[in-house]
Amino acid sequence: MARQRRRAIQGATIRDVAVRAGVSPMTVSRVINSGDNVRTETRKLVNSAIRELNYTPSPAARSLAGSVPYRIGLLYDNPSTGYLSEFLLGTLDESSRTGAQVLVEKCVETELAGATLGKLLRAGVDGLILPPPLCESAEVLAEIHKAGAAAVGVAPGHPSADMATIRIDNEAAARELTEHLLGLGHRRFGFIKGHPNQTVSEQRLNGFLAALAQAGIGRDAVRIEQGYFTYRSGLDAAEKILDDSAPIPTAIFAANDDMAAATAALAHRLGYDVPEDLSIVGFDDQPIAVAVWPALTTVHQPVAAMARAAVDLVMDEIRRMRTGIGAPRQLLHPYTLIVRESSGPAPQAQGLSSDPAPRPT
Amino acid sequence: MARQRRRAIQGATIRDVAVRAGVSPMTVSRVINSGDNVRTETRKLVNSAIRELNYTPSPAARSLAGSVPYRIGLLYDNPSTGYLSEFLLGTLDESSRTGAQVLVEKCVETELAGATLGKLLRAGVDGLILPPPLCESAEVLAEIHKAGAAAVGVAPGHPSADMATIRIDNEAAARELTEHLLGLGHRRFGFIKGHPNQTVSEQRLNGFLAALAQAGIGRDAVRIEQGYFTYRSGLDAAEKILDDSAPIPTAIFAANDDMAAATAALAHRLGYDVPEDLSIVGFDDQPIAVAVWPALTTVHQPVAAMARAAVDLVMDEIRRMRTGIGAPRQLLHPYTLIVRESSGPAPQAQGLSSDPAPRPT
DNA sequence: CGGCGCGATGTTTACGGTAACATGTCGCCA
DNA sequence: TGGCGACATGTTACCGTAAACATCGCGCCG
Repeated sequence: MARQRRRAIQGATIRDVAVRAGVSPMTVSRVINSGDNVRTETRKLVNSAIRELNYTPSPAARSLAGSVPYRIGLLYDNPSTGYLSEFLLGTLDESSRTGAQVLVEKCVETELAGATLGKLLRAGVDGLILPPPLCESAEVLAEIHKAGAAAVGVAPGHPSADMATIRIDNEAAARELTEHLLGLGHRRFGFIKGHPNQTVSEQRLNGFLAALAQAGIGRDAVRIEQGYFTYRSGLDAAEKILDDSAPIPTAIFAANDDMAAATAALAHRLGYDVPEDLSIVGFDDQPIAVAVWPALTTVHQPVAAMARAAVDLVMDEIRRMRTGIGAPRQLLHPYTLIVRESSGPAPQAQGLSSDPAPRPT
Repeated sequence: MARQRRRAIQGATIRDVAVRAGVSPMTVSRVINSGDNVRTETRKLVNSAIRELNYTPSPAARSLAGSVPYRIGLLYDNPSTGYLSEFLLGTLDESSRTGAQVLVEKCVETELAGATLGKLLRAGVDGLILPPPLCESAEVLAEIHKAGAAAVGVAPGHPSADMATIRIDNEAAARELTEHLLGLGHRRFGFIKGHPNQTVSEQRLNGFLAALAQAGIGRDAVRIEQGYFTYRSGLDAAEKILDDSAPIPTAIFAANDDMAAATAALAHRLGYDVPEDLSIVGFDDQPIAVAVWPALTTVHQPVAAMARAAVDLVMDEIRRMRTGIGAPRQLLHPYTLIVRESSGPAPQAQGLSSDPAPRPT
C-alpha cells in the first residue's frame, strides 16, 4: 500500500525499466554504467525504455549499493565569487547526481589550511577537491599526502604525479588569444600579469610572449605590469601602462577578466574608446566579462564542467587509493576563445611611429 | 571479506552504534531522529556510543529508506555572483548532509521561467527553492501551484499563504542602520533605492524613512534616487545625488552593497573622503563590502544559513504537501548590523546651513 | 487478581541500486 | 564431436536506514 503510494509519486525505478524492456534490472544497470557485455540490440531496448519512463537512477541508492559511500571535502581559499559560484554550481550538480557527500570548508588564510584540512579529515572525508590557488600550496599537499587522502587539483599549472588534476592549456589559450589580437593588426601591447603564487599566471604570460615572438615582435613593443587577479590590482597596473609618456599600446592583455574590466574602466575614464582606440582582452570568461561595457573578448574556461569532473575524478581517486593500482589521472579540458566587443582592429594601420591616441585631460 | 574492508575504511554504521550501546539499531534511529519513546537512560547510552564511534548517519541510506527520496529544484535568475556563491555554499552543505538531490537550473529571463520550470518538474522534482527575485514572480508561482509542487521562497517581501518563506526583517534592519547614522549626527541623507521588482527594495526605503520620521527629519533633507541593485545603477544614482548643486548629504544609504561600493568609488573620484566627508552604508554584507576601501558598514544577511534552512524547509513542505496537513512555515532569520569604516561622525556638527563639503574640480 | 493499555524496545521488511556469482548460449579447436 | 572459453544475461545478497508491525513489561482499574 505504502509502496504503491511511493511509486505513484516518484519516478520509475530500475525495475520498472527492466520490466518494460523485458530484461533483468542488472542488465539495465550495466547499460547505464558501462555498457560492457551488452548486445547492441538489448542496449537499444533498454535505452528506449529508459526514455519512455523518464528514468533517472537514484543517487542515494547508487552510492549506498556501490561499495563506497564517498565523502569528499571541498577546500577553498578565496577565489573570486564569480569563479566560486560557477564552481559550486558544477559541484552541486554532480554531487547530487552521484550521491556523493560534499563537505565544504573555507580556509581564510593559506597558513590555516592545515587546521581546516585536519577538521575535514577527522570528519572522515576520503578525498579532497582543491580549487585554485590551494592546489599549488605545498603545505596543503604535504598534509593530504601524509593523511593518505585522495586529492584532485583544479586548474594547477602542471600535471602532478601525486594527485589527479583538471586543467586547461593556459599557454595555448593565451597564445591563441594573442594571435587574435595580432590578426587585428595590433603591434604594441600591454600585459597585466596574474598573481605570482599561481603557475597559470606565468603560463598565460608565456603563451602571450610566444605568440609575439612567433610574429617577430620584440619585447620593446610590450609593456608588462604586475597584477594580482583583483580588480584593484588591475586598476593600478593599467594606470602604469596607460599613464606612460611613451606611445600607449593599442591592445592590453589582462591575465583575467577582473583586471581587464578594471582596465576598461580606467580607459574610459581617461577618454579612450574601447575598442576604437584600445583593445582589451581578459581571461576566464567570468560573469564580469559580460557585465561591463563593452563585453570582454576572453578565453572561456569551463569552470562548471571542471567542477563536475572534479567530483567524478575524486571518486575515481578514492577507488584508486583503495585498490592501489594505476596512477592519478590528469584531465585536460577544452577552452574556447570568445570574441566580444572589447577587441577590434588596431587604430591607424600598424604604424609604430604615429601619434598616440588622443588624450583628453 | 569485501564487507570487512568496507567497514574498516568508512565510518561506523548504525549497527555498530547499536551493538556498542547494547540496543537495537531501531532504538538508535529513534534517538537520532525524534527521541520519542526512548528512556532517558537508554538515550544517554546511545548518545555516548555515537560520540565514541564518531558516528554520522549516511545521508544516502537515510534518503533511500525514508520513503521520500527528495528531489528538489533550485531555480535562479541572475542574482549577484556574491549572493549566489554564498547561497550555493549553504545549499551544498545541507543537501549533502541530508542526502537531498538538488537540480540546479538557471533561467536567463523571467519570461522563460515557465519553460525552465517545466523542465525541472518533468525531471521529477518534488519541491522548489526560489531565491530572489524569482520568489516574487507571480507567473512562476502560478506555474508551481498548478503543478502541485512544494515551494520555498527565499527573501521575498512578505510571508505567503501559498508557500513557505525564509526572510529577514528588512524594514527593521533598515531602521536600525539608519538609527546608527542618526546616532553619528547625520541629518542630510541620500538614499539609493533597489530594483522595483523586489518588495525588499520598498521595505528598506520604508525602514529608512520611518527612522527619519521618528527623528523628526523631513523629506526635504533627503535625496532619493532610483537604483537597480547593480554597481552600474548605483554609480548613476550616486552621480545624481553628489552632482547636485544643493548641499550634498553627509550620509548615503544604498539599498545594497554593490550600489554602496559604487557610491564610494564615485565619492573618491570626486575628491570626498569616506567617511570623513561622507558616510556610506550598504545592505546585505556581500563579499564586495569588505573588498572595497573603506569597508562598508552594512546589514549582514545570513545567506548561507537561509539556504540551508531552505533545503530543510522544502523537504518539510514536500512532506506537508503529501500528508496535506498544516500550513506553509514562515521563517524569520536574524540580521546583524555590521559597523565598519565607511560610516563615521557627521562632518561639522549637525549645522544644516553650513557650506557643503569641499568640492575639488 | 486478571486483563487492558501504554510506553519502551525489538524484528521484519523495503527503499533502489550494484557486486559477485551463477547460468546459459554460442563458436571454435583439438 | 565434445569440451572449453568468452560473452550475454539472470540471481542473490547486501549497502545503511526508517516505517510498520510485533513483543514485552508494567501499572492501573474494575
